[in-house]
Amino acid sequence: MKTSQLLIPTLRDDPGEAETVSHRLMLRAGLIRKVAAGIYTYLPLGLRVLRKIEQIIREEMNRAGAQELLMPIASPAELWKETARWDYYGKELLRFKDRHEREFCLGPTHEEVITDLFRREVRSYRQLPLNFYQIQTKFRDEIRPRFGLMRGREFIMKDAYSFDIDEVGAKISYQKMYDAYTRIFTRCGLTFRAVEADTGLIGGDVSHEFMVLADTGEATVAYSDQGSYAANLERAEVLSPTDMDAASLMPLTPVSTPQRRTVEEVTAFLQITPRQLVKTLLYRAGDETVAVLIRGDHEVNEVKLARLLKVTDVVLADPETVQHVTGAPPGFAGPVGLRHIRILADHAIKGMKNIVIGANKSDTHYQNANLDRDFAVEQFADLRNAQAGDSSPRGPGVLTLAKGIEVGQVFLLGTKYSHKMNAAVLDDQGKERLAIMGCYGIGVGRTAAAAIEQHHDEKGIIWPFPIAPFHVHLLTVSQSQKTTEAAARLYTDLMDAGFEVLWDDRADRAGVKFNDADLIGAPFQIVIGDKGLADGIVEVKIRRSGIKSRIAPDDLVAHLGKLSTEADPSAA
RNA sequence: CGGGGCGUAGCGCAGCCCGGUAGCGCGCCUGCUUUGGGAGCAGGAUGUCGGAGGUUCAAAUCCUCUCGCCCCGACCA
Repeated sequence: MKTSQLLIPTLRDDPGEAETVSHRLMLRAGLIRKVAAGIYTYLPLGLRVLRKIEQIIREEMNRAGAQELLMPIASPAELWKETARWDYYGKELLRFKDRHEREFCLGPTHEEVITDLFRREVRSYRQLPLNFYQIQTKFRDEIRPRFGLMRGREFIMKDAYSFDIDEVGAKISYQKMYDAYTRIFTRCGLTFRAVEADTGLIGGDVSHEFMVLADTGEATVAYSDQGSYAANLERAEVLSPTDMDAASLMPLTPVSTPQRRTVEEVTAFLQITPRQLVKTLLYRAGDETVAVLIRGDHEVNEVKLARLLKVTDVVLADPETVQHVTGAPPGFAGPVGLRHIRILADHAIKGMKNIVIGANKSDTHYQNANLDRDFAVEQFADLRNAQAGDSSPRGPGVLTLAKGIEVGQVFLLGTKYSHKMNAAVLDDQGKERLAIMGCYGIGVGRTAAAAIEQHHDEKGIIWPFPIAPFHVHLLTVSQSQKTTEAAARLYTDLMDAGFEVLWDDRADRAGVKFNDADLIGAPFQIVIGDKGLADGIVEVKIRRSGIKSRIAPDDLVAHLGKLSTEADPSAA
């Protein structure tokens, strides 16, 4: 295509609204424009990238035996009430009424709709396994959309749903999707890692997230430096420590700690390290308030805590509750003499002796508090975030932490939805059996954003070949008839050879074109001008390396064919 | 929802404290020159100063309310 016929509104300045690299570059390179918070128009260039990613997804999903269909964006409340998610999903579910006052929502995901289809249309185990997928616009009314396509409210998602007659089959379906995802993100040119993930509210037993490693990621990944273990920090297990502090017990002593509330303040005041202090945090879990003991240098993992308490979420108690329960303002809570609420503790507390802890009295802590002698713990559990240097919970090595962008997630759902919606088929005994389900999502726009996060420089985007909006950016740096004719010939030849070519045929100066080309990030740039043609050559620049070579126009197609094979081995 | 910040031309911003009828750079349009890393000269167009109300002779500027947006947090299948 010719630049003169495409809307590619590149920006010279960084837009004020964008902070992260991918958001900034998507706006600057003319890929997207914002319509409202978290809602974007995909401009021609941006849409081409999304279509490339979608095509890779289609090929791999089809290869894995999934079949494409398309469900509606609007779905009726009744389906959501069947699974109780109409109430459960909260404000993220955008609801509305039609002219007949019937309730609808915009689909944030499609378990209900697909399960409804399945129960209506599928009768026999002989039809299984089945895997349906779609690539479609989703709407989630996020509390805080951010970073452009990274976390939008309206976004394009590939979602797939598998149905099997038994657990064994479901695991095979799951593994197929896991493998397909690995191929998809590899083909997209991403450096990623599949990590064990929390199943959250969607439920189920097993889940993996596909994380693109990038500093701007919102998630934290913990992985073994030697073994294969990798997990979302929300999920990463921490082994129970085996070592016990051998010190002899010292007498419990109150100590005045005026205005010292935080770990930093108390440890500095008492000249101790955070490892000798135990934080007592009060959490609200449903109707209950619980106390959680955690070592001073550790952080509570609220996902683990919620799972232990069998609630959907926990929230730190407000100061009034703390005052009411402990008799002291926040900053001085402790387990000694704490009545009427459950006291839970992280495993690390078990081995500690002579600890510093709040005294449930304003401006006071205890020194030398000891488990059993001074306070009791109802239950010990893994309640903290893993830290760098912790032993890998499975396999060799110690954990390292890194930031990641979640581009995909796979879930083994079990019968969570088929049970509530009674999606069953007859088995080989003629007996009804609930389908065992799995669900599998990929954020298409987020994948594009993640690719930019991993592939850019100070000049702009450096697209991996398979998802580039164009393979070749043809730049004419002279308006002469000679150059224009030579460019027109190459333009046709390259397209005939199967390349997607963007010809910058604008009358602008060379510098403008070079800068836009670097910004837009096609893998290869071809510069045609009178100077080069006089020498019988055109210039080929590889965007990623910046390496330029002088090639005779007749050799160009073959030369680029070689370069592109190197750039995308999977396409061969 | 809590904290911080911003809404002035298509984009990036100044002006606001101290009220006097709106400006800079880029972009855009016209002409001439120029044309291999964001050209030069000349001329030109573009604003409900986010919105509403108030104070005032006079409001982009002061006051009140409100809407939108960004960042941090909380939240996030």
